[in-house]
Amino acid sequence: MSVARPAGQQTVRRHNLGLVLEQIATGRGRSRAQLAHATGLTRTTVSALVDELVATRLVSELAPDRGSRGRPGSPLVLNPNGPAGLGIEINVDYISACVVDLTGAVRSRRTTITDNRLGTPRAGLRRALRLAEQVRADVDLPVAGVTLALPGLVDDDGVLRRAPNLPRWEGIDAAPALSEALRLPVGVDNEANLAALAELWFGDALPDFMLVSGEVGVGAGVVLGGRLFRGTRGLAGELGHVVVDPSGPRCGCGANGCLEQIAGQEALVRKAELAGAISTSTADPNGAVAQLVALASAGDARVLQVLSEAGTALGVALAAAVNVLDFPVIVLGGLYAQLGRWALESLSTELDQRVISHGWEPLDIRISTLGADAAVRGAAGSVVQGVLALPL
Amino acid sequence: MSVARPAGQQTVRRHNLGLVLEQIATGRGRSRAQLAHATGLTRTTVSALVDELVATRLVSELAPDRGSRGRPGSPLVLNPNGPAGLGIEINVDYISACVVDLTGAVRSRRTTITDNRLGTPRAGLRRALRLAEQVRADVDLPVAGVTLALPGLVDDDGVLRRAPNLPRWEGIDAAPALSEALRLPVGVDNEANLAALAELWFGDALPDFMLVSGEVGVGAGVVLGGRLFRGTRGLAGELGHVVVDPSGPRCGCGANGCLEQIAGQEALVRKAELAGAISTSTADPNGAVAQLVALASAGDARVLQVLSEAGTALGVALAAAVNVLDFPVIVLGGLYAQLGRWALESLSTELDQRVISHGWEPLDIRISTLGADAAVRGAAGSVVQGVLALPL
DNA sequence: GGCACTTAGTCAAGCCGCTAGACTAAATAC
DNA sequence: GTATTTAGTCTAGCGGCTTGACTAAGTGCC
Repeated sequence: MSVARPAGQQTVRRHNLGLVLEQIATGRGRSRAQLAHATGLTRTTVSALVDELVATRLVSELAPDRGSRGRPGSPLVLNPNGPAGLGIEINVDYISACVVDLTGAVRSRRTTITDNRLGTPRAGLRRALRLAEQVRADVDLPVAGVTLALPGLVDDDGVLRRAPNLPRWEGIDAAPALSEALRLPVGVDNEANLAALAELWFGDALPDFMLVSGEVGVGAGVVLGGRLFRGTRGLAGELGHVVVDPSGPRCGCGANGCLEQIAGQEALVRKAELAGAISTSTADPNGAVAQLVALASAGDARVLQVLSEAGTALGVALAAAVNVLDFPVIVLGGLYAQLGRWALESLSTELDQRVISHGWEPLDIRISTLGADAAVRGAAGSVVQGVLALPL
Repeated sequence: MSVARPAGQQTVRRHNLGLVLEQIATGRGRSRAQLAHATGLTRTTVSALVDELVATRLVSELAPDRGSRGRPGSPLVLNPNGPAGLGIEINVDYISACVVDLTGAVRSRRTTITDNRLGTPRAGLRRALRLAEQVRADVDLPVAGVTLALPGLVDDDGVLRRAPNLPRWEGIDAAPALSEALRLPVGVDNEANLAALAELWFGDALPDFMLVSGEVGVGAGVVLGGRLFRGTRGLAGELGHVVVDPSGPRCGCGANGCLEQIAGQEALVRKAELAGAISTSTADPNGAVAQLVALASAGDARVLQVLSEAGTALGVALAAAVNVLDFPVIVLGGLYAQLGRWALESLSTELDQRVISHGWEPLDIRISTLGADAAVRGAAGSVVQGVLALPL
């Protein structure tokens, strides 16, 4: 149980401050009077709260909005020059960083291609730090904090506990070094979780969904009620190791028939090779994925077969997730944002068959509209959301 | 998004009232001063809040507690004669009802053996109603409300949407009739959910676990952070239809290889028959389960083999659930409370292999200490908890 | 152009719930 | 019996919200 916390007037103030700020953030350019109506507070109170938000530079007031009857209200918007968030993503074969302002706009973004499997984590972190300093210098904004996205399981303390595709990084606690160098608070989170948040904040803005992020591994981020679902210890969403076929191939995690071994990037490429559709795997993996996209677009039957089988496997794993968690929307991201359209049919066939609520509760499958930078944007966005959630 | 709700002084009052009440409920017999210390409120405030709770008959004050230095405090306890909860459970082959008082004590409990597959839902409800009226008459307590436990998927509106083992009941909205007859508010929920809550309130009081309730079907109730996890539409926890073996036997839900078909009650009995361990299934199913328990206790190799296989299947499904939801404890209930001890070894072997966080986050498997009446007690308890949560 | 009307935002009084600190009550310790 | 200790209450004061009146700044119509 969480420790008992008494409520006082400050609690009320904080709550209402958050309420008003949320309304300003969602509906753009509303006046004090409109905010009062939307929140149920009085105009007097809203005015006082807004004054406070303006004083802390979170909100700015635009010129009055002529055209309607009566005295025009002054539109209130999130201050685009207020505290911003810095996001860093260290992935298997690239590093990116970006700055997102309070309104959610990306103000700067840089990427470096580099194979992080090769160098030491120390070297990788130095590179990431340089990139972060560059994007920070690109903009003239106060940066409130940093979030780092990593491709693996991150525990509550920010330590990367498991990263099958970046094994040298396991056990790394990256936050302290970054925090000291940048002189900012640093958070760390799983790449799929942050991509899911990006989907929530910058994508379709649905409150309940699972984002399936296919990369070399298969991860998932779950958003329920507009909040990231982390589970008891922050390890929720490990879809990649749900069993699809107990007699399937052995996985790095020690078990057999994990989804990742059947529908992960390497499995797809390998199967396409075996089917003779693409050439040997000595080519870089991104090239192989591009080849798959091209061939599928051209209607190559062998590739389509591979993708259809991947859809079936995804369906088995996702059906288990839907039955256990109960969410109404699946968003395909990462690798599957590119390849998912050819797996959709077998995926939804499988889901229809295996999801127990099928028939009276619709299950929607979408393809992510965000590009490959979902995770960095989510990382930077999570800093901004943190500022908005605690408007001290 | 939930609709914007402004906070005012009333909000604070409600919160603190709940805080004090929770402290009174958990630590028995604490004085106002002790409550003030525990909650962080002042003694003045606690006194005012307690006065209100006493006035609404939720709390009563005992005689002062001599023996220590200084003026003795008056212990405050939940009023055993305050508003009580009435629970009803309609299951496949029995109906029970019970009354639980504010302190959580069962004040009356009755069960009728009856096969609800045979009669109409109308007749079943009448029977349940009679039983409810009897337990209500047994006690001299004001009853605040009723919760009905049903063996199937119940949606947010209280309608039983799917009940594979009580097919005639599908689509039934039982609350209105009961509510009118008893002149009380009536809630409806899934039997496994309520059993999980019973485990939380009357069992080991862990804040995070999944209760696996094996009956004819296999259900699960998930408690996270001391609260029932329901998912977006209240359908979370359908463990019985997680796929264990895609090439396994066909299930009533339309898919193949669902857990229920491999480790549910009927599957276990059938397998034991095939192995020649028990006699023909024309005997009543409860008898068959009792036979299994007896044979397993006696060390019958065939039955032990069946149970070991069930443990493996459970392990596959539970590993998926743990990977996706991330909870640290599994409680085996229902059928598995009786038979689980012989499935534990294969179950935990399978979990160790398939749970991705295995190795640094322990996973605890327990056997429920509550009997078969977990669901009714949870149902009655949920009424009581509702009263305690909203002490208006 | 002027007046009525409408809507936005502010000001002053009051209420409610909490806190602080003094005060009363009721026990033990010596 | 007095000192000490702890429980519970009483009174004043403060912060935050509400109410209703007031000022500000537009449009609409003559």
